[in-house]
Amino acid sequence: MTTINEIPEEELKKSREIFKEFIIKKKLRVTNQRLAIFEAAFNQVEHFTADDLLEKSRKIDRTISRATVYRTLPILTESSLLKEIDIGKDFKYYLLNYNQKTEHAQVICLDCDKIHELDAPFMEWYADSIAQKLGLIPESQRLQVSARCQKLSEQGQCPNLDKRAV
Amino acid sequence: MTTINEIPEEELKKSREIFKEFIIKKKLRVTNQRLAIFEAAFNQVEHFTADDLLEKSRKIDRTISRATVYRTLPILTESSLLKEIDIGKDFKYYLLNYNQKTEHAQVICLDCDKIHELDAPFMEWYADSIAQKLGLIPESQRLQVSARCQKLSEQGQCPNLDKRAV
DNA sequence: GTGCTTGCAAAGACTTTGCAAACTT
DNA sequence: AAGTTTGCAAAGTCTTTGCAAGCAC
Repeated sequence: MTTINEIPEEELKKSREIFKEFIIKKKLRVTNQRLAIFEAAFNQVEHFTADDLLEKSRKIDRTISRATVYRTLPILTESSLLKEIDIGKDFKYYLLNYNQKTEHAQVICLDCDKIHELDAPFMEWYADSIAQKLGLIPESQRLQVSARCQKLSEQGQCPNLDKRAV
Repeated sequence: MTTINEIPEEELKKSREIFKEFIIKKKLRVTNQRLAIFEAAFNQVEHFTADDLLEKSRKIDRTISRATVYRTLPILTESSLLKEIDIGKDFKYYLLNYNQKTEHAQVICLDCDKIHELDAPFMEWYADSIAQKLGLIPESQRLQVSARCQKLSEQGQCPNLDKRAV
C-alpha cells in the first residue's frame, strides 16, 4: 500500500500553467501572492482549510494576508484546480483536483479527519432514477460517509494519525 | 399526487408527549417558550431554518428570543423529533422526523429550495464495501443530490414554488 | 426556596468587503 | 499611466455564551 505525499512534478507544472492561463483568460493579473498561494496549495496532497493555506502561503511570502487567500480560493476552484468540500463543519475543506477525476464520494474518518475521495459510479444511476420519480434534473451528487478507524478501535492507534508529520 | 401540508393530529400529540417526556427525563423544565417553539416547529411539514422557527414561535409567544430558539433546537434534535441537515449553506435546515424513518438521501431542488427526503437502501451496502477497502467502520452516510426542476425549465414554472403559501 | 431558563447584548468563528497604497501590464 | 490587487481593519452572518432577573418544580 503506497501513499503519495507529493504531487508528481509534471502534474505540478501542468497545474501551474492551467492556473496562470486561467488568470490571464479572465483578464486578471498574475501576482506574486497568487503564485505563492498556488504553490502552498500544491505543496502536498492532503486536504486543507483556508487557514491552513494562509499559514502555508506565509512560509513562501510572509506578507500574504488572509483576505488575499480568501480572494484567491475562488480562482482556484473555478479553474477546477481545487475542489471545495463542506462536511458540515463551519469551515470548508479544499482538495487538490489535479487528476480532474469526478469522484462523487467522500469518506471522512472522524478519528483522524482524513478525507478519502472515492469513485461511486452507481450514483449516476441513482440520480437518474430520482429524475424520473421527482421530475427533477440532477445537477450534482455527493455521497458523504462518516466513519471510524477500525485499527484505532482495535489497537488503540490510527495509522493515518501516525503518518502525519506536523 | 397528494401533498401533505400538516402533520396528522395523532402524530402531533405523540410527538408533543415525546418532547415533554424527553425534557423531564433530562431533568430540564417544561417552559412555555419550549412548548411554543415545539408548536411552531410542528405547525407544518416543510423544512425550516432557525430564523424561520424564531419567527413562527413569536407568533405564538411574542417574547421568545433568538437565544432560546437556538437553545431549544438541540433538545428537539436529541429527542429525534427534528433532523438537522446541512446542505452546504452557512445555516442549517431542520426537518420534522415524526415518522422516525432513517432516510439517508436528500434531493435539493436548486430552483425552489425544496428538500426531498428519500430512502436509499443501497447506501448501507456501499458503506459496508467501503469498510473493507479502507479499514474503516461506517457510522453514518448521507447522499445529497442537487437538482433543477424539470417543469421550470420546460414550462417556465416550478410546481413547488406555486404551492408555497408564504 | 432552589436552581434551571430566559432575554439581552456581547462575543465567537469564519468569511467578505471598503479603502488607500502598491503593483501588474 | 491605467486599472487591478493588496493588506488592514471593519463589517457580516449564523450561532453561542455570560449575566442578572424570572420562572418551574
